[in-house]
Amino acid sequence: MAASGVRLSDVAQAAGVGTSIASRVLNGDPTVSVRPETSERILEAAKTLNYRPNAFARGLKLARTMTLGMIINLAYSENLELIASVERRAAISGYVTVLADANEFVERGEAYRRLLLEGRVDGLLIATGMGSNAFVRELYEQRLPLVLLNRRLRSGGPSVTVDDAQGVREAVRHLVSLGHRRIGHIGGPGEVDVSRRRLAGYQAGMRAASLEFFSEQAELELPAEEGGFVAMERLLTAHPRPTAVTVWSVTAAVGALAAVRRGGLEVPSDVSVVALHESPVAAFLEPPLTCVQMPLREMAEKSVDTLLGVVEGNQVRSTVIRLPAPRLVERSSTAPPRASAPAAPARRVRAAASSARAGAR
Amino acid sequence: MAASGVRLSDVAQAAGVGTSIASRVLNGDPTVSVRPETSERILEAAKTLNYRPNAFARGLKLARTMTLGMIINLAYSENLELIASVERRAAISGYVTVLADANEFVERGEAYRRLLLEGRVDGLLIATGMGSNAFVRELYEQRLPLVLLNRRLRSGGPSVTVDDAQGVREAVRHLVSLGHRRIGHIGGPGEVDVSRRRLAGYQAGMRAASLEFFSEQAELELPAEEGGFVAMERLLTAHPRPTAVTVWSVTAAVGALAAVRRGGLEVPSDVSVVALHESPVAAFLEPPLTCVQMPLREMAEKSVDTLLGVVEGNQVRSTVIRLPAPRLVERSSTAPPRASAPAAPARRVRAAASSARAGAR
DNA sequence: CTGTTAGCGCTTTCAA
DNA sequence: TTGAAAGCGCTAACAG
Repeated sequence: MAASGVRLSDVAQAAGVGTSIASRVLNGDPTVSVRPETSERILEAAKTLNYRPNAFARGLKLARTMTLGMIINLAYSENLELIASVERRAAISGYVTVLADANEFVERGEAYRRLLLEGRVDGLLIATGMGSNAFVRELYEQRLPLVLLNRRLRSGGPSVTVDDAQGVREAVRHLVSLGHRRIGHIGGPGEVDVSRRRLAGYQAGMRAASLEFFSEQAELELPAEEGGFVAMERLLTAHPRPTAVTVWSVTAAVGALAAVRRGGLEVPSDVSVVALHESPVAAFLEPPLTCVQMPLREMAEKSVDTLLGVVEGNQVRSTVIRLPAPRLVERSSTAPPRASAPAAPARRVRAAASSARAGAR
Repeated sequence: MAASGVRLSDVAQAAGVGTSIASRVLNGDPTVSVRPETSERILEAAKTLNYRPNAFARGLKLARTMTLGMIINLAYSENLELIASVERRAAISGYVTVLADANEFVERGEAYRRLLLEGRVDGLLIATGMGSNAFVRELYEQRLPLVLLNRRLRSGGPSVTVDDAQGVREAVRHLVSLGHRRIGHIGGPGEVDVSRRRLAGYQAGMRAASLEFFSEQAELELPAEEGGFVAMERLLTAHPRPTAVTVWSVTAAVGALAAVRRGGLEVPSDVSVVALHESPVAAFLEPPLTCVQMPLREMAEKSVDTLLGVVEGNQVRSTVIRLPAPRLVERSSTAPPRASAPAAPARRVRAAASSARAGAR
């Protein structure tokens, strides 16, 4: 039971004209010259009848749905920022956004079938690291209108990303400038390409300062907080212990901070922590978390523009969003290392770790 | 440039039949009896051609878009849980979900126009407290297929909510059972009906224990963390100070915990804190946060089922989801009050508050 | 058992 | 300056 019920023919009839000019007047067709009075009547009728053209009929005729699809992991609440940015930008261009959870995408590409093959969308934004590159490449080869968001593919179609490596290098640089030498890294799940780029940034930063790496990757299955917790626990067993750690996301850093505390150590006096990305929670954590803010909104908006370019059939290129540049927001989780780094390893508190996990259930 | 390009007629041709039976076979029309061999050929052809019926053409014909709209505030990351639950449940019934930001909805109901009047969706889920009740009632009166999610309207169409009051009462009960008498409440923005229901639950709980109320409402404009921070700061100026506080959401509680710490007090020894809802961060906060888990997923799923009922033209009723019942997840942010409640007011640290705010920028 | 055909609401060519 | 009519891809009478 469709809601509206007022059709173009109703408007035309009310204005005493045919549907043909009604359509052209309402769409502002410049090639048609109607007598202003007629045009007036049509606009008037449309307004009083509260007329809105049926999107599906229009889509059928024009082979344009004015709809974009977005495939993204709906389990990570950080992702809502990307979703919101995409939705808003798409709306400005008159598009609506339909969501598909990344799992569906991975599971035999069902999402892509539901959206693209059924002609529900004009193009697809793939904003998940899940799904094999081979599969994505296959989609590209079918010349489907899609762009990768926050993911890159060596060879393949257009993508829009930020400079993750640069962001982490910024974090490392900050720590080095504070005097840290033993700096660790907690990376995201290794299968995901953003994780790899962030790890690479960490390594580059360390190399630039002639320092040694040590990093731990969070696992994909865990909630990010717990992944950060577990990884930090492992990092603290190193001898000698790192005096500072870069973390791949704020959410993971929440867990990492907890791990330091429950290990009987303090941030920042024993361990400094910097996280990639910025978030409203950062300022309220214990201690307030130093972050590197990345241009995520700009990335999301650019991905929409790029996709619309593809849809128009333009030649588009992959983009790395570099502006605004990654900005270090200094809070209290970073400080110079203690003059005398204690040689004793961190007190491991296994019980605390498992109770945290139990609590998270 | 639509992606697919394979039409029903292609399948029919490949199978050597007309589009008519092809359609009916593919849709499993039971009233038609075709020779199994023919049916076989059609199915076969559809599979090899990778045929998927065009959703827009089908929607046009059937006056069924197989699409649901969801209006929700995309600025609150907690909302992603509702979005994900709705998306998944809709997908099971073969529907896709399109999002609209609550702001658009409020701004002269633009979202509702884009989605419902343009016939893009079969029904609309309104999951925002924004937009006046009068406006929503007006939509109901136009007999539009919509259901309110996490919001109620005194008189009006169907809604699906949880028992917020019961949740907060549970929280109060827990605190009372620990021996607290001076229990405060940090509520959400007062304009939103969930906030009012939670406040009512607090009041009911306090009344049941013959205790006096004192509460502060967060403001709508602030990020929830900061709203919680500011409200807690204000609550701590009361004489005598509350020994425990119930908070309307985990996100707000993050700020509330920070306010207690920066006021030079400790959780739970000076102030116990319980938050409504459960979240992966709760276990990793300092201290780990006691929560009341609410059946949000069940609520979201039920709202989809209800909306589909409306779309089918069924008589549907408003529902309050009570199962699973609100569950208190006890962590370390709650404890019995100190035997000798200190008479001295909390040390106010104004500077800390403003620095937190500055940091959040 | 299977094919022909009308029509969903719209845009657009073509003719008047 | 305007209208008639075809057709987007599909479903469902209705005929055969």
